[in-house]
Amino acid sequence: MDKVYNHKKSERRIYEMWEKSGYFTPKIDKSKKPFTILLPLPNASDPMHMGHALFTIEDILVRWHRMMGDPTLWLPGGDHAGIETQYVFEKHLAKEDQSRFDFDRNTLYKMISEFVEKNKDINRDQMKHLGFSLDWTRYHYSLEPEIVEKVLETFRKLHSDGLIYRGERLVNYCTKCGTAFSDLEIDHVEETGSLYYLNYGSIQIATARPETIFADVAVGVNPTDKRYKNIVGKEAVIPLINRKIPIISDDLVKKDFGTGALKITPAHDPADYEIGQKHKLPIIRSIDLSGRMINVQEKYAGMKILKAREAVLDDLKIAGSLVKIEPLVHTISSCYRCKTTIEPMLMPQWYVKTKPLAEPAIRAVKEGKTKIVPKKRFEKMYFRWMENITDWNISRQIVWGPRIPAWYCLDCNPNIEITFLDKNGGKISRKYTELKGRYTFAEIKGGLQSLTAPVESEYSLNDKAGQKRPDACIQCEKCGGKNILQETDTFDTWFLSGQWPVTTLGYPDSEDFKYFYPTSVLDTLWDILFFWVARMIMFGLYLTGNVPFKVTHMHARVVDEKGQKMSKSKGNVINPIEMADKYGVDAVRMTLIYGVSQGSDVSVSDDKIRAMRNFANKIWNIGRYILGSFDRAGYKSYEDVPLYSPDMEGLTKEDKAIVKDLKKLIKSVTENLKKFRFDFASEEIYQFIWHRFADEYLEYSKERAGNGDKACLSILFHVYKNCLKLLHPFMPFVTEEIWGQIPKAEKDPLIISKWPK
RNA sequence: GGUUGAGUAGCUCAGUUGGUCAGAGCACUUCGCUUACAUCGAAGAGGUCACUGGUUCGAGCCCAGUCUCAACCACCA
Repeated sequence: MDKVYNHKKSERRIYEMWEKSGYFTPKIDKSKKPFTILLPLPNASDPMHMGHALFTIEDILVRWHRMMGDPTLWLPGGDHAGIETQYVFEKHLAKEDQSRFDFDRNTLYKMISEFVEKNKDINRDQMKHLGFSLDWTRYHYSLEPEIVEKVLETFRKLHSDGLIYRGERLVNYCTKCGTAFSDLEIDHVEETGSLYYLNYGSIQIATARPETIFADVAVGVNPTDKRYKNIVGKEAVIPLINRKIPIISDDLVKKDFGTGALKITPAHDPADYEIGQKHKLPIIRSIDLSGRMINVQEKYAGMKILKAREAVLDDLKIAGSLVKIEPLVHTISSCYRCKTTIEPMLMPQWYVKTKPLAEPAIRAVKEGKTKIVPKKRFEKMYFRWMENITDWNISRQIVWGPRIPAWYCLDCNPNIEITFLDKNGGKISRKYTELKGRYTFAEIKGGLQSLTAPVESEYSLNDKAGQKRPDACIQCEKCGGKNILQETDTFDTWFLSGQWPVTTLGYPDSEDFKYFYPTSVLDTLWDILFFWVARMIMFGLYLTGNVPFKVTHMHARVVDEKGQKMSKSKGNVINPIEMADKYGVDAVRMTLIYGVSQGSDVSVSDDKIRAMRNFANKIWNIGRYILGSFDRAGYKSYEDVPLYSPDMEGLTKEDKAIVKDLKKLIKSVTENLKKFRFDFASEEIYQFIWHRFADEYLEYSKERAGNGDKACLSILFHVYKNCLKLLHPFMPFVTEEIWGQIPKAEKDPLIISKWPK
């Protein structure tokens, strides 16, 4: 044995041994209860970060249960990660001076698909590197045809249950990503902007967005506001364009903000939209989907929002309509991907009615069918969100993902707007009525980028019996026409991943599904409690009537040594793979567990990883000492030293004491694992091995072991082997390596050895 | 604005139902290369447990208030 533990010599070889031996693949045994964990799908094309390394928690549970003899399945998968992947891919395109608009959607899809395929293995290799005992024979990727077909089936089921509808309302739109988002995908950031006081003829208003004055349709005041009592019903005048608009009253207008008078811009503000609906006000747009000004005077047309704001302000100043400017601290919405300010946009989207799905999901947690751990904090979060849930916008205007399986007949819906590249690569964007006759249908379809169907458009879901293939919808049932295009909106990624427990296990007929569903534990960072966990519970109940997992364990966020969130821009990112290369996988894993209490942040530093590396080395050297004593005494095989038994001869009171302490340790570690207290479990093992066993007992044993005392040696082996077992889920490599080197009666590798009692 | 959590040694944090609870790791000081390990060992220094009151025989631990920080939720123009 080397003087120090060299992780590089062991890790790869040992992982291959485990995997090749099939230890990660459980045998379905109906007489036993399985233990199952779904790996939270990592983005298939994204390398791992420290957050992913926290899957260690799952590996600990899985290894522990495997050692207890449960048929144990840890199910891996990869996510296509719609927006995220397309966003990353577009950055690559930008480097080559290209953009998504240069390609038709089929070509773009193929390019992204190839990009993902190229990167898919990196992620998987890294998880193997970290020792995760996932059943790779059951790996699934979220865009596999069988998975996608099940997701589409769910959509059709929701639709026939009346839970899917198209709606036109203000949505969160990112002009850079070119897509709408659900409410969850929006960050709210505080910003100091300005509040501009403007003269609107007979009344003065205050606004933060002077560039939207062209889209104003009214000025609102609070009905109880005495200042404006006599002016309601009269007219205000938009400066610069001198358009007259009515002055109305509405409760939503706050008296004490600004002047108490609100300019109402239904097309570009959610609250204004609501007021507009209530008062049946018209809707005028002044910003288009690319974030540029439209329906405005020539001089502003095509300007980006911020530039337009400057220009408008200059002109307002000149016109004498700008009264004053105050600083304003407010929160604005920003795109969680690219940080661009979100523009509320009026557009048709596909929605899921979520209330009927949420109710059973609330009940399931209240009744304890799914337990959330730690309970106190996260159950509150869960209930709060679920009880106030709003309908879920599941359509995204991106290419990367399965298209919503709805088909429009162009002849029946001639007002559909179509954007496509003609045969010369020129971009055309027009209503179908204007394209008809000038372009062949084949040309439009071949170069198709996107379409926008008015909210009242008729569509076919092609869900008639026997028509399983989505592309089978080639003829309009109503007019018999064949100019049919599929919806170009794709599904929100979470619509797919929310069904993961069901789809990956092969619902409804597979053996796996029947045996492993519902799964035992779902472990994840709390930041996707709503995105993912809540959706899985809703879908699981909706589709199968049963929760997808019995326990939801929320783990913490990884931060740096100062407690700061890791980010590239701060330059404080610690890469788990690099650290694993430097100090060994076991050290990295232990760092993420040791001393980290439930739900609190995990602070990671080079120092801490090094300390855990030292612990791995300590374990290694205890092995060297015991083996050395064994050899020096001239023993050759495990049969030369009797196995420990309580009534063996020559036991001293120190021997008995450490055996007793070991028993206590085993009991306590097992209890703590049951309670998800990995911090306690790991600390107990650490303390016992280093301070109780090494510092005390080993020092005490030196004289006796040196003389070849069999009782003493059998105690050393007994305690040591049990320590290796207890530690194996946490530090699998060093323990397995030593296990292979010490003399013992058990033939099996440590990974499938029996958990001590 | 609402909600939740956190403030304990220089740093990162434990302290699970109030009574060896003042702790761990790192960092620090002194000594030690004793044939498992210097990726080590022995010894040691270091905290009015955010602040103020209260409950109690007894409070980091319970209650009230204050201050500071963090996260989540939210349509304040």
